[in-house]
Amino acid sequence: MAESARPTSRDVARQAGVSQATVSLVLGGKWRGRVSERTAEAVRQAAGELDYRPNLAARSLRLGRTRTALLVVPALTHEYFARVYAGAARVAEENGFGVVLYPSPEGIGPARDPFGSARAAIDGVIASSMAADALAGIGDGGLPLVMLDSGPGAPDGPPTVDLAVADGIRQVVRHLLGLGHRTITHIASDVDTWTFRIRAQTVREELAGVPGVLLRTERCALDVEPARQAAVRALSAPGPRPTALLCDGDVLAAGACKAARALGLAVPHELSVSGFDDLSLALAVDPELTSVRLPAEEVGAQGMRALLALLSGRPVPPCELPVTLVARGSTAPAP
Amino acid sequence: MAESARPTSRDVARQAGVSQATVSLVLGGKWRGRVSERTAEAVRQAAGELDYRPNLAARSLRLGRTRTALLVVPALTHEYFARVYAGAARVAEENGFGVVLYPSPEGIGPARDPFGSARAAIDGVIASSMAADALAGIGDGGLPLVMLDSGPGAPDGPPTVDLAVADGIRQVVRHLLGLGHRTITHIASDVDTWTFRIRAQTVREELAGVPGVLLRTERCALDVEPARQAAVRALSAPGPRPTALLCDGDVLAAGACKAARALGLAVPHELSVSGFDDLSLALAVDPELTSVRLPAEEVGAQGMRALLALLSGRPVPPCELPVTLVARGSTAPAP
DNA sequence: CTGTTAGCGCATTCAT
DNA sequence: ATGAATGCGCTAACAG
Repeated sequence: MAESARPTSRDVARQAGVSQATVSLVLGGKWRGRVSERTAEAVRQAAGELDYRPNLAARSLRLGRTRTALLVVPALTHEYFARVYAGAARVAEENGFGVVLYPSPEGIGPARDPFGSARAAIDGVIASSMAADALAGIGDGGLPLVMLDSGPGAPDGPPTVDLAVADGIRQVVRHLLGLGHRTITHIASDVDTWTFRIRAQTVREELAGVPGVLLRTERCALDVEPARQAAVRALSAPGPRPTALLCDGDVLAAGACKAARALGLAVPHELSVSGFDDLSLALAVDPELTSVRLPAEEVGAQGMRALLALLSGRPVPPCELPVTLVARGSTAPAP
Repeated sequence: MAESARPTSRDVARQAGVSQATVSLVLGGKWRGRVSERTAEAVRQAAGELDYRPNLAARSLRLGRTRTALLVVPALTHEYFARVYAGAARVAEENGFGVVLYPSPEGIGPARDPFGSARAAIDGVIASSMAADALAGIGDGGLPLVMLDSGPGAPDGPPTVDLAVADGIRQVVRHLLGLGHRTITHIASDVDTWTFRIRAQTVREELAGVPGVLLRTERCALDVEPARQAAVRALSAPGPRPTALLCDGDVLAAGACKAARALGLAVPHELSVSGFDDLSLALAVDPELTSVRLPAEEVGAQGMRALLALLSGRPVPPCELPVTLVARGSTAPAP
């Protein structure tokens, strides 16, 4: 029963009693007025009977394109990037494309050699949350490139898909101000990328004109334990104790909550804590985190759309996706 | 400045003053005693100067193999699977292989058509945590297959890489018994796969002979909110209230902790809660979760090794990886 | 030791 | 409307 070898277009041609070229035409979908309807139908039936699938290697070789995009992410174990991938993969599939992942070992640093690692041949690259200069190697390679969440680029640079993080921070700050908080510490990521620089900058700007505000900053790595330590520093620093910790991510907020509890401070009544990203973690901790929801899937989807446009030579307008504050139990009126 | 077209092995050959076949031999690493050291060096230098990279489509077409594996996972947004991927990708890269992901849209159900979707051509498949019969289509396709975390298969079936989940559960149960707990509710996943069936079975078995034990079970979906509801049911059920909730995963444990707090029960002093998986979530919640650490990366790595062995015709012994209980703050002596 | 040759499966151009 | 011929870039068998 085993027809062990995979059928080729020649096998289909033989079965349908036509030439291989005709098979290619019909299955390629471009036979209008070139092949008779009857012949086309015969070809399709033969292909179905043999369970024919075109050999992608051969197709790629012939076409010089692979219909595959490379998605470069700092770390797949972060839910945000997994969701970006999901969005990109969805749009890719809708367009007959594939996506292969390249989890950059250098984190957000220069991506050394995506091609040695992601072994598939690639038509283009989508880079998520990388430092602006981290992709020189790729840009030089002449590969079409789209950058996600890396800030508005030069008009003649690669297309970008950004999140309105500044607006998100603004919403958080106003939320905290509205609750009466005036002594606020920003628990900031120590990662030097656009998304975090703009957050710090926006916090400063929004708080600058407000009377009676005391803003301080603690930086730490993007993990629970460093955040806990940063929060301990923030809460035991000399001067008035902050009534709110504005964190650059839900993971940091979780660490901050641990610190608060260890110091005997009740969240939210004695200390408000806000997150960012709105990962599933925001609902897993208690109290649930006030956070900013990022449309991660949509970032991936728009990134893939931008790349597809780029590949077809269509113009690619820059794109900024809105984000929304989700107020939950970790923030409350200042004591 | 733009040498727009990518250099081919012919370009390298011309530059080095040798034939294309020689280039192939040298760069393919199999020239021992077939090409002189001087020639080989010239080829390597020419390749370096031109920044030559072999065309993978052509190589695949010629070889009939793609050096690419497909990893089928239920959901990439779960940290466990992201880590399995990381492990598999690492071993793959060490062996010049690539990994493409197929996040099965049907969750753990039958994987309909991995090949239409994952567009790369594939040498073999690694399936993680799928129902045993969910891969009939792949098995029939005659593709080499390795199954992860799906229980010991038939001796003549596909190779398997399993976790010692039964042992993990045993460790949890003994930990709870050692703390004096006798009224225990198992917050169980409602997903019908080997890994969860064996957990439920092991809980029953381990508790069966112990005098004075009252075991109950609440099933729920693998998410925080369903788990919270299940825990509420468990804690407000008629009869003696459980002093410990043994959860099938950290996510469920997080939900259980929320329920406890809402009901005014302090974790761990009035209620112990144990998790499973030891995700980063276990350290993000407060108190930190007693959990069972799963070597997820190692599962992926061993899975890839098994597939590589399978592809080279080497025998593949079944493999079971040990797991370890990590006792933390969410469990304490029974009140 | 090295070069020549053939062919992987497909899309395409040119005849018919 | 269809078939024959070509070549994408590579590796492997064989010739020198």
